[in-house]
Amino acid sequence: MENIRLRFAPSPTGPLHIGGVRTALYNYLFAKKHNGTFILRIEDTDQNRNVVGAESYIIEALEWCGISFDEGPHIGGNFQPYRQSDRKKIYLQYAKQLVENGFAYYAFDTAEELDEMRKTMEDKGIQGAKYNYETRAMMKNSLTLDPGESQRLLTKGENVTVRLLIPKDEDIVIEDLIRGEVTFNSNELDDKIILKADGMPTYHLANVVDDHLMKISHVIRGEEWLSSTAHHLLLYAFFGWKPPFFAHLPLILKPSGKGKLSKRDGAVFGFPVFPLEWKPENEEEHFSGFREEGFLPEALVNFLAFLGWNPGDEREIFSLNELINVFSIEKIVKSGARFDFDKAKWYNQQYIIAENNEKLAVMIQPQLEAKGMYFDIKYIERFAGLMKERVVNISEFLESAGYFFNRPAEYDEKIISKKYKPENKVAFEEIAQLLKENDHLHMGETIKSWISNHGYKLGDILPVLRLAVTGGTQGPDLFDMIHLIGNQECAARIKLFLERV
RNA sequence: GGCCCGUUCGUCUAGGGGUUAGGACGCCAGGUUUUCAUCCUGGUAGCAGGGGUUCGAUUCCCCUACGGGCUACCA
Repeated sequence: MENIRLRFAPSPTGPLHIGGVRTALYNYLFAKKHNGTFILRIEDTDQNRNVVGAESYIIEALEWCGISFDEGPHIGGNFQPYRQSDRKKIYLQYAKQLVENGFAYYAFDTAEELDEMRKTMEDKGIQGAKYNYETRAMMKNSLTLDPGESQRLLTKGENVTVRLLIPKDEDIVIEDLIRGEVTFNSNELDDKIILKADGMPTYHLANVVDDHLMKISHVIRGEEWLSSTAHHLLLYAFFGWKPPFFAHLPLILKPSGKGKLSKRDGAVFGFPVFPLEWKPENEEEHFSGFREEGFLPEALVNFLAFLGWNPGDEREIFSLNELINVFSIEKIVKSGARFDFDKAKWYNQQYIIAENNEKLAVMIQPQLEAKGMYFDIKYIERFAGLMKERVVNISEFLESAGYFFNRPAEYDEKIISKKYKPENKVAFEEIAQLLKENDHLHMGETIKSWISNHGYKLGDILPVLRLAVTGGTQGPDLFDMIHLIGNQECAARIKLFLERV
């Protein structure tokens, strides 16, 4: 196989959502699997939609996911520049070449004139009329105008666009790596604008020119591009270039199944749709991210990889490197996949359980410090070890077990009335005393035998002890917890409990 | 409306002319646990419908239905 070069080509119109992350991931996996090169290209040809901070967000978000580039605007490379707005001249040159060779033409129609044409056609019973072989003759372009007038408008420079001249009655066959042969008839294609009035190319021109110039071997992109691939193939043919291989990915759908997942769905369905939070200074829009919701990037990546692809066996947990090893385009599913947040949470839980305590502690510590609490990292590590089987995301460590860092502020009333018998008060006082005076690894055994030796039932004492220490009824093994929190502190908590109850 | 793509448990999917249609998430039940969680065991539930082809279709073909995408001087 020749050189494998893949690109991820987002437009910086806002934060990258997880559909984009998955596209980037598949491109990355395929590139790495074949020892290829992975390129970032910024498609910022729409001046009006560019958003400050979006480009760096994209890079940062993918970096967090473990996806890095070999070439791109942020790191350079042999095919610079990697930002399409910096390549304006190149596109102009190729657009001109197309016109000179008769594959494209100048069009001077205004937006109003375009609307008018569509309306006229609609009156004739043709819905959604296109600028094509049927209508181009009635429009203002270098095909219909006499050369002098064309030249005049061109020089005047107002409303000048370049349109592709789509040939008639041609079948265009896309050899899609995922879908097989997909055929479009050229009569269904419109004379797409390839160079806009502002001198910028549209996606179609820029994409084809850059993919060729940057020697891209495989284009893996969302299914929304399948229809326009016919135009792209025509462009390759007009230039006399060999097209890359195409693979069109199924879309990630809303949990409801109605439509593709979009930015707003996070708020609607109650889960993040962005890897990182998006909080631009001058915008009201604020979106939380998977990272802020306590997700591990490895879990997000694993989950995303399996949304529309699977290795064919029954294993579900794969690291990024393992994914690289087993990834193949043939195994990509053809149909759209609904976003399933429950599955995402399950993945995260699996990764948290498997993560070592040291790394977990490093993630938990800043959250503690944000609350003004400073604890020894070793303490946090042991805390993480005790709690990691009981949480599904990083934030839950503190949410569900703050009692490792603070005395309980209140006690679960229900359990008090159900489990606490005032006549047992003496027992708790004695246990507190026992804790005060002893400190060894087998406190659990000591206390348990004390309880039974004094005629109490474990079920009457232990739950209340837990209540005194944590304020609640859930959590790690009672004595593991006491051991970590400390015997003295726990004795104090028992006394406090006895006073308050 | 037109063109294109798709359709296996609620969800993500494996499979593929003859299978008890497999796994995972979720859910339910049981076990373990002082509790919760983890873990283990079991259970629930599926080939959209109709025609063909065939000895036999969930699998191949056609139609319908449904879902999705595109249909901009947005990508």
